[in-house]
Amino acid sequence: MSQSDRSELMDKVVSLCKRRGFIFQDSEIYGGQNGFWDYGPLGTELKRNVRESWWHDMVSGHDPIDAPEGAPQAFQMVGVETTIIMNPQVWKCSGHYDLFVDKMVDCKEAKKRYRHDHVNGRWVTSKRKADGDAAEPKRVFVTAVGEEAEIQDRALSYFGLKKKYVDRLEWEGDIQSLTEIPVDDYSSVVGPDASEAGTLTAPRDFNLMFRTIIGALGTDDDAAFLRPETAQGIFVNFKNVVDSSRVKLPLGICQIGKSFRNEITPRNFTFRSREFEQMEIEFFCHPDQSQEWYTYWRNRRFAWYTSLGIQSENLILREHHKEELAHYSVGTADIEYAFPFLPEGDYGELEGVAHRGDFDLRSHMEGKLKATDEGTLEVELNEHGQPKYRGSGKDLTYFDDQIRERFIPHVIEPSAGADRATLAFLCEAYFEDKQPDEKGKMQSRVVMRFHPRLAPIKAAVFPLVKKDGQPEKAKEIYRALKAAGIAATYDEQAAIGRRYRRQDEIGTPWCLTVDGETLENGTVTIRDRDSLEQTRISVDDVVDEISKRLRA
RNA sequence: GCGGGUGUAGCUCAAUGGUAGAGCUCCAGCCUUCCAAGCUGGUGGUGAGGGUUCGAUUCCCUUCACCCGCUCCA
Repeated sequence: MSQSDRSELMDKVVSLCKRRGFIFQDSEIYGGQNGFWDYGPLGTELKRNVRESWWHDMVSGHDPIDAPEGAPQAFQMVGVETTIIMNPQVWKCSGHYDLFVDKMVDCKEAKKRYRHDHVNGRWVTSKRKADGDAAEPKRVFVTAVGEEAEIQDRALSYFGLKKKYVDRLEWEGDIQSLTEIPVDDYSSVVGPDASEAGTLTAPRDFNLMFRTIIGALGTDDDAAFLRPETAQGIFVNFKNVVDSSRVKLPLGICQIGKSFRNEITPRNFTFRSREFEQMEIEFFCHPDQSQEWYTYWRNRRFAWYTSLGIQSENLILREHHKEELAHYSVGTADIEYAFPFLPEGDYGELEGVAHRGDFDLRSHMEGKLKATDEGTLEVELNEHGQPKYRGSGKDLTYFDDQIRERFIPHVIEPSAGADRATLAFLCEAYFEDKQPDEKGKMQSRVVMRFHPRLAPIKAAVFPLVKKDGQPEKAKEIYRALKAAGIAATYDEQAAIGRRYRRQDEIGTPWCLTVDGETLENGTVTIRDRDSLEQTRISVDDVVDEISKRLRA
C-alpha cells in the first residue's frame, strides 16, 4: 500500500469511527481536549469486548491445573483492581517521581538527562587548542552540575588547556543557572558531560504524571499523583494476594484499568492519549525460570492478537536492543502493529513484554534503586547517606515450600494498551469491496471485518418487508437473542440491501431475515458478513447457531 | 515545544463583505419478497472569543482542535 493510500485509509477509519459512533473527540462541543478521546455506543461495546476477551483468555478462562501449550509448567492467574491514586511514596520508590516531575534537558552527545535548574554555568572566551593556533577565540557557556571549581575544570577541558594556563580563560559575568540562558543561545552551551557545544536540547517539561491534591483543603504538601501505570498497584499488593489467596508461584496477577501520562505530543488519533487503559499482567516466578517464562509470554501474547483477527504480516515481535533496555531489564520485546498512520514498514507498540527481574519488589522493600557502574542495583542514597526514598521495609520475598527456598520473585510483565489494541482492531477490520446491487451492478461496500468475539453487535434481525406478520416474528427472534445474552439489533427501516450494508459498516457478523417462507415453514435466512452467503435455519435454532458460531 | 496546513450540516463538498447551497446520511410516511442511490416531506451548519465594518462565514488578531514534518517517546 502506498503512503497516500495508508493515510487515506486512516482518514476513512477516523471518519467511520465518528460517523458510526465508535470514537469521538473528548469534550467536542467545547472545542475538544488534546490527547483525550471518548468512546461512543459502538466503540464502548468494541472496547468492552477487547477487555473481556483479554480477561477471559488470561484470567477467568485460564486452566491452572495443567500446563498450557508451550508453558514450562502449570501456573495460576488472578485479578486485582487497585486505585488510580496511590500513596505518593509508591512513585518515589518505583522511580517514576524523579523522572516524571521536573523540567529536563537532554544531552545528545553524553546521552544524559539533567534537571534544568541543576545545571549551572558561566560565559567564557578563549582559543581552542583543537582548532589550531590560527583559530579565533570562542565564546561559550560552560556548565557543570556542581560548583565553581568544576565549571573551571570543564572550561579548561573544553579548550584543551592545562591547568597552569587558567589565566587564558576570559570569564564574563557570574555563575548563572542554565534556566537564565535563552534557548537560542544553546548552540554555545557546553553540556556538563559534553566535549562539544550545542548538544543540549531545549528544556522540556517532564511533568509526565498528573498531579492532584488530596483533601478539600489540601495544599501542595498533600500532592498526589494519578498513576502512570497500573503495574505498581499489583506490586504493592503482591504480599496481600499471596497471603490471602492460596496461590503459589508461578503466579500471574492481572489488572485492567485507566492510567494517565502527560504525553508531550499526543498524536495519531487515540494511539498516544493522555488518559488510557492498560491490561497488565505481572507474572511472578523463580529467578531460575524467568527466561523461560519471558519467552513463553512473548509468544503467547503475540498469538493473542492473531487469534482475534490481526493478520500476522501486520504484527511484529521486536526484541529491544541492549541500549534500549531499562537498566534493570534483562530483556524486553514489543508487540507492534503496522498502523496505517505510520510510514510503510514502521510499527507502533501495542504491548511491551518486559523481563523486570526483581527490580520492582526490591524497590518496594528497600527503597528506590539505582544502577551501579558494575551493573548491579543498590539503594540510591541522599546527601546524608540515607536512602533517598525509603521503601516499605516489608518483606516481599516468597517462600517456596516445595524446594524449601526463600527468594525475591522475578517478574515478567506483559503490559498491553486496551485503547491501542482497540485501534488496531479497528484499522485491521476496515475493508472495502465491490458487491452487486439489486440490478447486478457492482457497488462499493464498506465492511468492518471484526472477529465475531469483538464485534459490537453479533446479530441483526430484519423482517424482509414491514407487513404480513414479519416484523412480529423478527422481534421475537431479536428478543430471544437478547435474552440469551447475545448483542443483537432489530431493523425494519428501508430496503433490505441497505440494512445489510448498514450492518456491514459496523461489523455485524450475521444478519437474520424473516421472509414469507418463515411463516410457512419456520425458517429464516442467516447471512454471513464476509462471504454474503445465505443459508436457511430453523427459527428455533437461531440462538444455538449464533452461540455456536461465536464459540468457533 | 517548533514550523507548515486545515477548520462550512452526521459525512463529502460548494458559495459570498449583504437572507449559506447540493449530494449522501438520518428521521416521518409511501412503495417494496434478499444486498445502498424509487417517491414525498422533514431535522440540521460557518470550531470558539475579540476586532475592523452600517453589515463578517468571508478581512485582521487571539485561542482551540485536527493533519503533516521536526523534536520527544519515560
